[in-house]
Amino acid sequence: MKKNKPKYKQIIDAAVEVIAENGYHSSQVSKIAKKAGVADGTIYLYFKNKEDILVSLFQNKMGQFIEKIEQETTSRQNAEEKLLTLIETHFEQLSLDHHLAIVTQLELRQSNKELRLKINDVLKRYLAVIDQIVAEGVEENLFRKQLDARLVRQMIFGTLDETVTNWVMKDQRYNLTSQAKEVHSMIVHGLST
Amino acid sequence: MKKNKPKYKQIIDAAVEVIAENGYHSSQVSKIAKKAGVADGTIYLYFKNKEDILVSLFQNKMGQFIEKIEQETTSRQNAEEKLLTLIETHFEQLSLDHHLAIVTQLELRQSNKELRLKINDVLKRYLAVIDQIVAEGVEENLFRKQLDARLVRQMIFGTLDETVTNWVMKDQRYNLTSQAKEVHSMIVHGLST
Amino acid sequence: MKKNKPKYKQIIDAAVEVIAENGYHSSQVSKIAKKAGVADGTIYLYFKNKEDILVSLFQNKMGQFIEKIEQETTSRQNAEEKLLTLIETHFEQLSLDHHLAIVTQLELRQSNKELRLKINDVLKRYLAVIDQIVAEGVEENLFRKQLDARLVRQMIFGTLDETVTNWVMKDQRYNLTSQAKEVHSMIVHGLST
Amino acid sequence: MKKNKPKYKQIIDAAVEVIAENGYHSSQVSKIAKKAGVADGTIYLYFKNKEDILVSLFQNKMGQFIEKIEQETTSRQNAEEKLLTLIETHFEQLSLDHHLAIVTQLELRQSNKELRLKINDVLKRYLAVIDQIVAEGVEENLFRKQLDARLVRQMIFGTLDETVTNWVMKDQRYNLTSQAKEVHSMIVHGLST
DNA sequence: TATGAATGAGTATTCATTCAT
DNA sequence: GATGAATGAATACTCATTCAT
Repeated sequence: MKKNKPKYKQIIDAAVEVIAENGYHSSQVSKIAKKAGVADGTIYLYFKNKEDILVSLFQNKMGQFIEKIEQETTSRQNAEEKLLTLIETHFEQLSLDHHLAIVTQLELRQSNKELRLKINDVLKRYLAVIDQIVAEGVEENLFRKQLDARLVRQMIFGTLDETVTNWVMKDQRYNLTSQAKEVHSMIVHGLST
Repeated sequence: MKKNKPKYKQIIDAAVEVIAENGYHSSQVSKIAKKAGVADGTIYLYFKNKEDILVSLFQNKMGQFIEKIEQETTSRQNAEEKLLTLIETHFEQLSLDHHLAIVTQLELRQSNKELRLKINDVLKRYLAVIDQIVAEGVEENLFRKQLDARLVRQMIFGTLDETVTNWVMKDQRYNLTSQAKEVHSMIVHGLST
Repeated sequence: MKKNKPKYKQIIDAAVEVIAENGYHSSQVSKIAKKAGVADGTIYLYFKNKEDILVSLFQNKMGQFIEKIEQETTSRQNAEEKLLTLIETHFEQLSLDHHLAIVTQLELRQSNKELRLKINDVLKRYLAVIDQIVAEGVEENLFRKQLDARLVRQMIFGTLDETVTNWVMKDQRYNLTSQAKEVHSMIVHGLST
Repeated sequence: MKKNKPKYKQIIDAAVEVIAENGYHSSQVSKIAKKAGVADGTIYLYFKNKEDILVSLFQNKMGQFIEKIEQETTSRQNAEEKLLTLIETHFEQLSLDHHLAIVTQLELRQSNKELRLKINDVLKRYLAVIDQIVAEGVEENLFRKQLDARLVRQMIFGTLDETVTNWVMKDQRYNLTSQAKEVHSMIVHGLST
């Protein structure tokens, strides 16, 4: 399995760095190879083409990202706490990896529609977690019954995403994680019975 | 003033059409020129370069978009109604111009960071309208005092933007405007005292 | 009509020179452009791609080649003289353009099967001239009736082609045209009643 | 002697198959190695480089081809019969090995000039057989004295080669061997006293 | 103003060959 | 002898922009 070989991870990590530092359109394959410490041709032993590096990067990093959120939230008692944990974990993880934050919030969005569709596939797992928490909240009688699942999902994800993007565009100059509580408060109010 | 000459508008309208139909990366200057019925070189009499077409396009279209929202909202009595009007007008306008919706929600986001910063500048006027309504809501004692203006702005804009993007990505197959009321409800709940 | 613009011919002539001097596989588009005195991109205003340069080259040069042979042969009185004229004109023309001889006999044969099929199309006009002369020879009772047209065509073209190729491979060190008479003699004998 | 080890022949046979099936330019060393059932690197224990595979292939297969022709022709009584046998054996052998026919008539000609010069070396043995038969024909007073040996050789080889190439390009759809008699007739006529 | 022919910089990918095991 | 992972050189084509007319 190629994904477990050390060079696979080396190349993905190099890609994150190179893209964060140079921007999507100035990230040539040769630059990524150099940063990864391999020959240009070696890239193609592990990835089908340049786009495959980006998709794999997103799947790999986002996979870990979502897994962490799944882990943290399941241990909580109720929907309200779970939602807070989700927001905090979301913010925390991106705060801890500045390069990744730049890549996911800014650079990867410059990719073409096709790549963005693949990225959306990966995000579905995240949206499922949100749906699950909201459903629990409804059962716990914390949230209103009549909520439209899609709209709720869009509000939560849209708010978090916009918040992180603004923070990245302001060069990550303020503390993102500390905003989790207030974002949580607004969302819970918005959904409450 | 070049902006009032007919070819200026011709070129911008051609750009919207071409980008909506072909996607950002397949929208060459020559294609836009052809659709606009002018020679390639003529483009450069009206715009500094290709990026300038896109920025101008966004300024022009978004200017009208925001103006309309300003007009509609000022005539309303209170913050709650103004917010509903803002959401409805936002959704309505993009529903009425499918090409523009594709361009603003999907294609223009593939531009580089620099262009996106300029786009953000244009959006400031829109965010100012949101801020103003929220401030009124606080004064009217409808919304909580301690709200962080930036976070509120991000929640509102993030939610609307995510909602519209999802609708565009689903090929605009359902009615967007009819979702305004529920989105409004969630946001107002989220901010209420 | 692009084919009549001066740059079209410039590029084709440059291609013949570059290919004759460097060989098919070392004839980069940029080298041809440089020799033609135009920018790389200009090539693509006149030709669809690299292969199109080669096909056009062959069509253009071979077109003239065959036309000349058609002209010279029609003025002759009988099949025997026509055949001699054909052979002489064939040899003469390639003797007069050493670069073209190298390109048609050696370099262009390295192209892929697809290109070679297109080249064969061009040759059909030449083979038709041969067929016509042979048919006349049969009518004049100079040649045997039972001859298989295809085999005759293959003998004549095969002999001429092999003769020219050998002369080119021997670096054109001897006089090709002076061999026309003897080749003619062998062929006429071969077909005679 | 490497040439007698089993892998040597394995690789050459694999090369013929791969080239016949995929064409010269799609016949990568790794594909040949796979078909031969050896590792890529193993190829280089038996051949100096890729070109060496092709030259060896031609030497090996053509060696057998010419040997067979030498055997068959020597047993015949006179030049006329020998020439017929040569033509028949030439056609027969290529008819019996369709892959080899494709490789020698079409694919190997796409190689560069250098390789073709080496291929010509191998052919000298074949041309010597032709020369010998023609000389015998002259002695037997069957053929004219004044014939130029090189031109005769070119006529015979050119005719046979063109005939086989046409048959291969027509996808070997008709019987090649049955054309031997008429080809023979034309050539003998062409050389006769 | 308007034209459109000409420019030329910039880059992903393949594949013959090597060499440590 | 045998392997196969790693190497890295080499090149056609696009398209934003210019400028002579």
